[in-house]
Amino acid sequence: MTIVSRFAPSPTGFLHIGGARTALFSWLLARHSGGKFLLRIEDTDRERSTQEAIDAILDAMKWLGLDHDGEITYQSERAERHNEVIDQLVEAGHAYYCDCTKEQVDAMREKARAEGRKPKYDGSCREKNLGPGPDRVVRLKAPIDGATAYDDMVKGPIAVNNEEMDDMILRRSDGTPTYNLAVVVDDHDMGVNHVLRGDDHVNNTPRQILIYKAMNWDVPVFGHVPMILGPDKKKLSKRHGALSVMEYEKMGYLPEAAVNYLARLGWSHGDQEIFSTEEMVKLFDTKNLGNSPSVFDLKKFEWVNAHWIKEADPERLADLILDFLAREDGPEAAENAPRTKLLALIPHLQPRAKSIVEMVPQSRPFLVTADQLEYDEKAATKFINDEARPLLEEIRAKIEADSDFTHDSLEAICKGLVEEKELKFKNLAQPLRVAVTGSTQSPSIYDTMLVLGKDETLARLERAVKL
RNA sequence: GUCCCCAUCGUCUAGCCCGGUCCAGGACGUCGGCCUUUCACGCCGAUAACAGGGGUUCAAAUCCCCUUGGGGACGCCA
Repeated sequence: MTIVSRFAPSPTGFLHIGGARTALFSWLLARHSGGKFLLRIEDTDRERSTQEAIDAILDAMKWLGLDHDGEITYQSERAERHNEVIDQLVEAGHAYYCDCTKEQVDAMREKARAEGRKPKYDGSCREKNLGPGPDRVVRLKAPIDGATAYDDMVKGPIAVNNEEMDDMILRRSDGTPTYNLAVVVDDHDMGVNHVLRGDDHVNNTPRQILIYKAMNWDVPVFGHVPMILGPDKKKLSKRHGALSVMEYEKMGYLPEAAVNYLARLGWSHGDQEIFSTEEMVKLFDTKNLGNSPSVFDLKKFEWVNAHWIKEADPERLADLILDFLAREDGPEAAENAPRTKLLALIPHLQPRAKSIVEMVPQSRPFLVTADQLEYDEKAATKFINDEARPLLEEIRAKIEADSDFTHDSLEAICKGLVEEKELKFKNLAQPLRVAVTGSTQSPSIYDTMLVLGKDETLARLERAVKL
């Protein structure tokens, strides 16, 4: 059987980390088996659904690389088909009209609860054989006894006694289909045979199975992934720090890192921590999905991100750094930045960066000219002092005279000077570092000068001694 | 209240299905050390968990029951 899975977000906000992970697992499930991954937008709640939210979700999925097959299904466009199915159900005797008022139903629920039972509609209209009419809803004629069971891909066997479930409404009194009905019809029509979704739908599953059975349709395989918790162990929500996945892009995370980290949150493959997306596709198996909720740990996410930054192609990192630079310093800063120099620098930055945003201040000194360089005040006062100035002047002269300007020649110059003056290396290296970068932190001093180039290094030394 | 789900280091998890190889393994974090021209990286080491109680068994993290704790659901929302 070809696996067909889907992701079905309702467009009422951005795609947050929890939704992204559900989408990822569904995508992985399909891609692993060479099946199809479909996308359906559940926009039947006209009040809350927005085009902006749809775009935001699509953008986030694109960023993560979760491509879907075929056209996007919009649930709101399918009301006619939903109603057609409801009519079939009524005709077949699996559903019936009900004219109980909301107040009456509330009273029934109240009563049931008072008696210590699960609140539910009592089925008054089940056998009334009512026809369509104003203010009437259509309810499913659910089995009264027996149980509805299924084997959850992540939780294992789950069974619910049918008496726990009430005759749920399929069509509202205003003629619109309800969620549970719409989901079943859409999944069936789309050919979806594997449904992987959030934990909060476990209770809906037996109800939906009842609809499949009433229609005599094949029941898909279901799986419910546990939710993601905040550091306080509370469910991640907008109020509780659930950020849009795109916020992580803004914080300088790489999509492959996000995918890697998200996958490890609830899924495992032995002791392995680092997975490329291709590797995950190859190894993914719902058997290894965890069944307890997990806490989102930004520290570990950072570590994963640091790993993928080390692996990333410098050309791509250069583009990203320039994007961030443009955002922070304005477009002209990025346009004027010497890309070649940045490319030479990036391999030295990769081992020391946890995010792209961190790489921006580390790059900046290399992207401006000597006269634009900003010196960190503390660093300058501490290291560019009366002792350092003559040293820097001497170094400047030696570098000027050095026609090679290589790692080896620079090392020879510095080591020679250290020996000659009987200095500790850092008493030379730190002033030099501050002089050429404006900061106490940079890659190796030789690499730093090499990336800057001879002219720029000399210009900065000249400027530094006058500080 | 009723039903459903969950429970291994601070965190993510392996192990649990098919009991012994687990006085519980890996990773993040934290702490210490090494490396070192700064910041990092890297390397080495340490820290720390089977929620509790009963069974079953020669033997239980693993199987069964109960308790506790957490979460979810109970809508003419999705």
